[in-house]
Amino acid sequence: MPELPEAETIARGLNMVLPGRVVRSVTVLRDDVVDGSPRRFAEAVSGKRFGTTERRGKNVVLTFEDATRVVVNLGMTGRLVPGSDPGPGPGSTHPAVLFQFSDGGSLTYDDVRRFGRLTHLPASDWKRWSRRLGPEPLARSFTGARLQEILSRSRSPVRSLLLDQRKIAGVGNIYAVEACWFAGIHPRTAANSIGAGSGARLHRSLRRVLRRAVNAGGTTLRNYRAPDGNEGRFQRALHAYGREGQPCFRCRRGIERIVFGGRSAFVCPGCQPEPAPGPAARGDVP
DNA sequence: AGTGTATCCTGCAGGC
DNA sequence: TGCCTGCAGGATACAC
Repeated sequence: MPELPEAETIARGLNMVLPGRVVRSVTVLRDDVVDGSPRRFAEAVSGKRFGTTERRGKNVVLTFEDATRVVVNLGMTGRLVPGSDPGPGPGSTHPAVLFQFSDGGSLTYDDVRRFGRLTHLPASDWKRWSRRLGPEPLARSFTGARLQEILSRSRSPVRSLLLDQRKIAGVGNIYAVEACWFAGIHPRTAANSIGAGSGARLHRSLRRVLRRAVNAGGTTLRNYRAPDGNEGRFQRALHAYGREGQPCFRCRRGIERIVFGGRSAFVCPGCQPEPAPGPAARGDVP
């Protein structure tokens, strides 16, 4: 899926075409991508005029002029495709929700695997919804000290912590793995064992990777496309993710693929040494 | 508290 | 060509 940089690219792309346009009707083609009753979803959104589309974490937030919202979590394969005619937009192979505009155009939510979800939010629900997510890693307020504090509160592997949307919003597997490589931290390192120096490197690495990926329009490995149909360019800048067996750009040793927490991670055995085993648990045989 | 597993789905690549 | 397995930018619920 779309992680933060892809959601950001999508939101920016939609802001080129959506503001001011009016939804005439909504057709839910796949009930399971809509949170709650499809009929009520369609009724709630019909007649609304688009304001500015925003992003929160990995979510694209379609905001209407009356401050009601549709939060789009794109899952693994969700796409938002604007079209100049009422039918599903160009390149939409698995349309799931079709928003038709009063000017004849449209916006298609397309999702091959249908892991994505569209949630309608009354204006009064926004704050509560947003509060479930952790801080935005690219916000000015996300300082090294803030990250260090989050790290210190968890013993879980740092990659797992970075993926936890309640702790930090918007980081997915690609950028978590990349940030760990840049920081020289093994993704399995217990978060609370990361010291000030490594923590500061992780903070810089994470923000740098995310910023660069935003500037590159995101990472296209398979399905991801910006609203204009363009692919991202950050896949060419990946240093660890997906590079199993290829030489590390720093030390030339082969990148290894490991699996934990149910997901692949990619590590350089030279630059990202295995964490030392933790202290023996109570009751362990010495 | 943290972790492994299964679940929701489809498509694609690779092995035989 | 077909059939199988494993894998995928995510999130959640469950049992240990």
